[in-house]
Amino acid sequence: MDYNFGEIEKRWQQFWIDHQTYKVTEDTTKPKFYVLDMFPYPSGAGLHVGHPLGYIASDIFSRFKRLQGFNVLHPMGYDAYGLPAEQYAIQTGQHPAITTKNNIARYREQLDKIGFSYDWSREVQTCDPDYYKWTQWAFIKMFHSYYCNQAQQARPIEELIEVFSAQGTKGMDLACTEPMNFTAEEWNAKTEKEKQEILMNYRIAYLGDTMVNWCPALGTVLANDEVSEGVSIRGGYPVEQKKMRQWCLRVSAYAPRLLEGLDSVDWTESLKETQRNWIGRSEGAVMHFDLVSPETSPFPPPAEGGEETSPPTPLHKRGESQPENNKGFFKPTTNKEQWKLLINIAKEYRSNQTESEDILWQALRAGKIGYKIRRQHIVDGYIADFINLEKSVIIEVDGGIHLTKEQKEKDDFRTSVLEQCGFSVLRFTNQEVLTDVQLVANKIKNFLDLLSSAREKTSQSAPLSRGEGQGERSGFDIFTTRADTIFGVTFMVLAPESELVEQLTTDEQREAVQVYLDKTKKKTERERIADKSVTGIFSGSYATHPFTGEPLPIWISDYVLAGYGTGAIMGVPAHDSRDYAFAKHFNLPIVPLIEGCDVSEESFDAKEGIMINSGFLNGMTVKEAIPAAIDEVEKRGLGFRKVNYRLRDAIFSRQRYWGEPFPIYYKDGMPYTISENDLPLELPEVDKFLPTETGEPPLGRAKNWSYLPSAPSTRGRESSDETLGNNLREVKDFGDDSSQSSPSLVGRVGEGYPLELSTMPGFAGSSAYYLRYMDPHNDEALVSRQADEYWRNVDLYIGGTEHATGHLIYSRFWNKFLFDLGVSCEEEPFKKLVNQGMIQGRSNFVYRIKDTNTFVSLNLKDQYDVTPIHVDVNIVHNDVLDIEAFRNWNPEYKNAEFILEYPTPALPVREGGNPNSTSSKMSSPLVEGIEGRYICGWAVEKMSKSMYNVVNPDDIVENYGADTLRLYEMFLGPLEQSKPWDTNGIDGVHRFLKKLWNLFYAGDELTVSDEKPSKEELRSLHKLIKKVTWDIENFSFNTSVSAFMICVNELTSLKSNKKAVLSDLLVLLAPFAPHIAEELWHVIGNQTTVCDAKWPEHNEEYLKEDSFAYAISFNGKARFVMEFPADATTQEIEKAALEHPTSQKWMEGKTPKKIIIVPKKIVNVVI
RNA sequence: GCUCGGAUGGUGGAAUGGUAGACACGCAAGACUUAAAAUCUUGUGACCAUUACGGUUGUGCGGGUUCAAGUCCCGCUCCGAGUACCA
Repeated sequence: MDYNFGEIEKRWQQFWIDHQTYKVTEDTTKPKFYVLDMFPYPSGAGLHVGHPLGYIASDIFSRFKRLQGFNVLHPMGYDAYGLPAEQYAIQTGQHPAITTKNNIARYREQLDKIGFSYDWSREVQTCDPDYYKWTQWAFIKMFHSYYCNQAQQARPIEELIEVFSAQGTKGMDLACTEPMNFTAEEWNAKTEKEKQEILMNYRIAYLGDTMVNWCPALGTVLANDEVSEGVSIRGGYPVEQKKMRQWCLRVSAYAPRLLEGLDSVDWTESLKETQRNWIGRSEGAVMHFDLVSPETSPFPPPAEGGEETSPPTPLHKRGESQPENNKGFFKPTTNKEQWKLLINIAKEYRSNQTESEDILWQALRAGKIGYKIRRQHIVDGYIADFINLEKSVIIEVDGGIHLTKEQKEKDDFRTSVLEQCGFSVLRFTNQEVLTDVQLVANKIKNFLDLLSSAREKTSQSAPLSRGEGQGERSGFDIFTTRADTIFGVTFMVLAPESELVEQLTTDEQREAVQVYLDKTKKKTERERIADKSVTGIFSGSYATHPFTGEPLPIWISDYVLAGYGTGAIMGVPAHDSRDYAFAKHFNLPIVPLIEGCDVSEESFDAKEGIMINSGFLNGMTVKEAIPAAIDEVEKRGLGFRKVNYRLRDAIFSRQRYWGEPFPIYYKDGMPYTISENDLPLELPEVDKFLPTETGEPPLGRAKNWSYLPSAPSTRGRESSDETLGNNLREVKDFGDDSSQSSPSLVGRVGEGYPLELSTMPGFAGSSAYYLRYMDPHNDEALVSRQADEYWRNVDLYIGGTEHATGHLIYSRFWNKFLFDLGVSCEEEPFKKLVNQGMIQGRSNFVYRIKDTNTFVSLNLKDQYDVTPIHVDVNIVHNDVLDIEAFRNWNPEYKNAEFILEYPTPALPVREGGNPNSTSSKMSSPLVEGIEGRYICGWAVEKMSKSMYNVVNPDDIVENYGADTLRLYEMFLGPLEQSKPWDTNGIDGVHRFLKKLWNLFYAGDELTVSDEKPSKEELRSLHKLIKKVTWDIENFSFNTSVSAFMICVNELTSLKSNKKAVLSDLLVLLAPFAPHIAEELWHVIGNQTTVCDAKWPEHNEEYLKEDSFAYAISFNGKARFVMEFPADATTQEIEKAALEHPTSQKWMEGKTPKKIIIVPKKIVNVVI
């Protein structure tokens, strides 16, 4: 009987369906194993031969584990929401649901032909309401959660409301959009709407005004991982930056856990590294820089007249004359000379304090009274003794000379000036301070407290950087990882989008700054990346160097990003290449800080060397100086240590139709979640899949897209026990905090408040699908406790690297959130992850002679002026063109002529010539009886329709069978490696299967015998068992296919037909080629399916060889081979080897210096 | 620029520091055929020699460690992937 793969495969596929061979249930008597493929987006093009690569690998692994006695979960489904179906809908009007359904059917048909062991009863589709109900459910939970940085956990937002009403933000460390500080009283005084607005700052799913990637062509925003090099990944349309109010997920809160979790998973280093870079942890410091200019203080506007021409000279209390016009000079000062003077005086004072000043400073410094106090601070030409900038309070201590009447008048005048500037002035005498400094400190504190409560009531609380009382109204914070370079700061730079730009731009510069801002805004992201030229504009303001007091010009430039750190940096041109380029361009000073470094041509960025020009850091190494500098910064209250993450929150809304609707409605402009009982909120029908005339997303076209919550009852708790099945884990209560919900009553869609018009992005549905497979039909929970605790997490996940920074981050985030909720029992969803390589296309070319319809074969083409043309790889076999098929392929080539080439014995046809090859002397005389051939050129390119290099798995299955396809995909090379698909080699594996078949059949006769296998047969088999077992566990499928070939070749030459051997061989082969294995398994008399056979174990006894062939080498070069019995001693081997006549030849009569004998390896004679 | 991979025959690729090129494809020669296909046998890194033998060389380049290096170490070159003003 011949190997009729078509008939066999069809028959067994039907048998598996009929017998539910691949259906799996939670069986606690067996260990579980969860093997998952990244589910596909069903595109209209169908599967090409590259898609099943990972599926075949995972199928082999699943079947292998099952044979080893595991209960294997191996499901499949579809990531069914997505842009292409919607784009198609816009063009054709066909509903995306229909497109998607058709594509899924096509995918399924293709997948079914390959013989996978999926449990299709567990299939999920992300666009199915029964599925996306749980996507919406998770979103509701995120909306009602906040993230506690201390607990490193998501928690119910109700808890936060309680905390706020009891103690305000005091003592809380919360993940948030903007830092806030308020007291319980302040919280309790707020209206419901204000409270909701504040809570939005903390929710894990929140509405935020963020810079988004806006893609005008697609009419939607995109996530960072959906954009590459300034264009959208889907479609390649330009993307611009725009500020919009969008739903976001607070992924950044999980950054530390996402980073740490990587240490516990078995992924490739490179993938973990990609995620580490994406999360981007960097340790550094936030540092505060005060402004030299008082422009940003809440000062009254400048008085009219005069002051322009007379820059203020410093006033100070030690008896110097005051300027005549000292009322209301509040205008920003850009006069460097003046500032230098002031700063020098301030410095001098600081190092030369009076006793009382010193005592008071000790009592006030470093936030001891809960407020940040500075000393010798310059205020509009005066030097204040102590100042709190946040509350605009100045504290003065009278020196000894203030006792005179004249001095008192001066002091009073000075006080009134300062008060006009918006400051409160507290004055203490030396005596008071010296007698009871604590009393004085308390008085100051009380005064500041009073001011706080008074001010907060009338104005919005000012954002603070961290903790209480450290915030500043004057100046700004920067983030740096190189605190050691603080003495090399020569300028400051703000991101153009920074809010500080508006505040810090002086009137003189306003126009120029505006021009610059407009210019940068117009640039698309792409242009900004492409354009490497240095641009920037001076803001007009100066910051004060926190150590030296030097004024530092504040610039604005787009090389600083608003989204990272604080959106402002300190410029250290000597040690940062970007700052260096900026400084060179604008002629700013460059101060080297490391001994011996040369900064005349480029900056010295390395973190090594000895510090110079750096005050207290001098002499330290950079590694010592970084912490030392931060210590000093903290000691002086100028800043604090901070770990920054690059990972940003995920923008979660899309202005598109084909996605999950948000379970959100709006009341008084504030979002509320719909009741969980009303899920799923189904995607409504629309007349067109385009934005509305008013620019709203397509859902704006839906009729009655509104929601009326059920009547309020007692404060509702969404996840109350009655909604939980009794087999469910008690999900931690992350209930609805709005008063609209009720567990017993059901809300109504179609009336009431407007629903959200955006839909969720592609990664929403794929973030928890692996959990749903565990319990896909449960309508009471995403996954039951039992199912989750049995299957736990994915043991093996196979998919492409392209999801490294998208799906694999979001999914881990989503799972960690569900873990915090108590829904998922494992913190990491994917224990082991293997990335299959890309299958590239291998294109073929024909060479058309210019302006003719004549084509010349590859090796003759250099004699002509030719144009290479892609030709369909399916009409080329082993690079030889099927000329008839080519003429029929395209009407244009119907009458094509060909110049063929003829192989010559002397010079065999070279193929694989890359199109640039110069070998051209291939023309050979026409030889009688030898056919000429048209040889095509080839190149490795992306597999795509336009290159005519797409190979369809259906065709392969048709011509060779699914088992051959499976084996050949594996045989192509290592799974993780990218490689081109070349159908040329497929005959080899097909031949192998035929040889295998012939071990069982001679003609139509079944020749299997029950005889005892020979030693050689057993050795061959057990070698294979050992090899294949190891190879599968190590994902080295290509070498196991080789091992099968070797074994079958050996058994063929041994003319083996022993059932004992062949039976085990079939079990080993079953994961790779399940159809033929199943067929022959039954042929030799088994009743049960081969899937439930037992994986054989190898027996070392059978592997023992009687003898070993030693390579005898001299000075490391192997010269000949000698066979020795396996138990030969080294002495015997040495003696025999040296006596061998060939050895004598190689030793040339010399005596060997040393003889190395490695048992079962080699003999090496050193001469 | 940074990070991570990789580089072995005409091709895909093997090789716990121990005979480089397993296993295949392709090609060549032969067998079987009226013929072709299929199948089978043999050969096949390069170079030199070929009258039996045999020899030289060889894993991107240059060094090093070792009795022994495709494999380990140092320095380069080239290719691929990811990322990109992340302070």
